[in-house]
Amino acid sequence: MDEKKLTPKSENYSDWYNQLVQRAELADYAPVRGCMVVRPYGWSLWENIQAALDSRFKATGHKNAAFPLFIPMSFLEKEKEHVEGFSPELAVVTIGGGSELEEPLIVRPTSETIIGYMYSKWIQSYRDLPVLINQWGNVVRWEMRTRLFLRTLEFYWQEGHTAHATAEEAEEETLRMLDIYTDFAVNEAAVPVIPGRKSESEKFAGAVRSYTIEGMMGDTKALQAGTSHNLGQNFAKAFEIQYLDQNNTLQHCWTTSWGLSTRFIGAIIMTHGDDQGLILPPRLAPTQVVIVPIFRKEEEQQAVMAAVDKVKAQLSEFRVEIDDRMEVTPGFKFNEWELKGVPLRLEIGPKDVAKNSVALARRDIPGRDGKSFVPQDGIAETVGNMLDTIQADMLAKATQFRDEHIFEPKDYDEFKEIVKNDGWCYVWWKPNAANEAQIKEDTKATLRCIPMDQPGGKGKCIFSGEEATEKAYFARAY
RNA sequence: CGGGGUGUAGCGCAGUCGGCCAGCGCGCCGCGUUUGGGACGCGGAGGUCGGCGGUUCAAGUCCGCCCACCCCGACCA
Repeated sequence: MDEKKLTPKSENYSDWYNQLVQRAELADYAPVRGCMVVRPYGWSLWENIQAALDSRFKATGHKNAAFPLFIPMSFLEKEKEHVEGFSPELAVVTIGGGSELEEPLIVRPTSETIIGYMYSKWIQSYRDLPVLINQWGNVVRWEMRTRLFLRTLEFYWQEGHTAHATAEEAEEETLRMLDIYTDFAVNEAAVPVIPGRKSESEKFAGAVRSYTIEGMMGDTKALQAGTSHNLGQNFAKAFEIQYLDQNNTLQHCWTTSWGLSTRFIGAIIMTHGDDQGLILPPRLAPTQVVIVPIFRKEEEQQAVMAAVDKVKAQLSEFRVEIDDRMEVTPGFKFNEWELKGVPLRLEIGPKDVAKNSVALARRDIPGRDGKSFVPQDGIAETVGNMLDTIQADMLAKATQFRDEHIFEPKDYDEFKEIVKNDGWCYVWWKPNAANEAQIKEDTKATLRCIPMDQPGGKGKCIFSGEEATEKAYFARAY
């Protein structure tokens, strides 16, 4: 096996993913099982994700804050479903400063409880509402099986927590944030996601309703890429988050929470990557354009580098890197930047100096087909247009792939076949937790979501045959 | 926690029946020639053979215990 090449996706998707993450220098394994180190290239991608989300949060009135990593154990126990959901995966601190603690502290698996506690202190009146706070941070969940980015013991994310005066407002907020996630995924990451509602058995521990954006990965498995929860009054009652309304009546608040994590990097990798490596959407790519100078002799070098500097100067609005390393050949650089998924490569050599041109190579279209030669004059506009085209084409390609792998089986036997080999099933569904569990046992597929966009009308439930009014997606998932 | 596997240079691996100085490829360092799709030559650096104990004149190699990691299952953003 050629050590220079990645394991092809078709041969072993899991190996392909693991090798890609490490060789593209996104992340590496930490000395603790299940933990990862996010390397500068991976973190830079995360920073661009953060910036895209953060501006959307701010634009809808949210403010950032920071809550502690440690939470008293007793806090978690105040909400019944919440504690049942998270207890098995808690990291617990029992010793501090060399002596046993009076009350164990948990390392936050999520912050509903400690934020709820604070909200109960901060909120007195309807005039204090709504409270719209987001936090960027890390959380710990002691998972059994881990994968880089997709499931690690510690991960980075944002968690928004809001409190409202009415159930309607809370639901509006929950859906507003789901829309923001959808907009971000589609328009920034070129990841076509399906927004929808989680079933009772798949919803967040402690939520009234959970919403999700579901993406299809390159192996057709589903990935939950972001979630938004309407918590009803569950946490408000557990933590006594109360306010006096206009009629001087004490009311419990209605709260929400919503999160998107470094897992999304896994979604980008598995939505767009190919056998050459990563393909990053231009809007999020740490480096949008790499310039590779090509020359043999010293006099060529001078002319080429002068042209490179001139071109680079015109591209100040983009994230551009010049790869002027002397110790590796251009061919090596091409492969390396393709591995790292840089959307656009500019080659400038003696021929380009002579013709006042540059060679453009699109990462999303490998080989000759993606290569073109353009004038150096007006290069900023050319590059800008090309990056927009790449962004749009990546979304179109991923959307097409997804749609080609969604099927509408006519009966449960066909459903089983599709879910095993081909992709997702889009079917009429009459809600029933036992039936859902049975499907999972039969096929390993779970109910990914009941999409917001419903066809209307009614049909026969794929499993029970009963009359159903909604359609749902089922798939194997990460 | 159950099943399977692997620990030898930074990475990937070989090491026969226990035997002298532990080896190969890639990478790394130096010099020179190269450079439009993963360059080549020459020289060099780099090892508690996962750990502890045992058998033996002699252990990377045989035995026992322990540890770590990976893959497959039960839990999950």
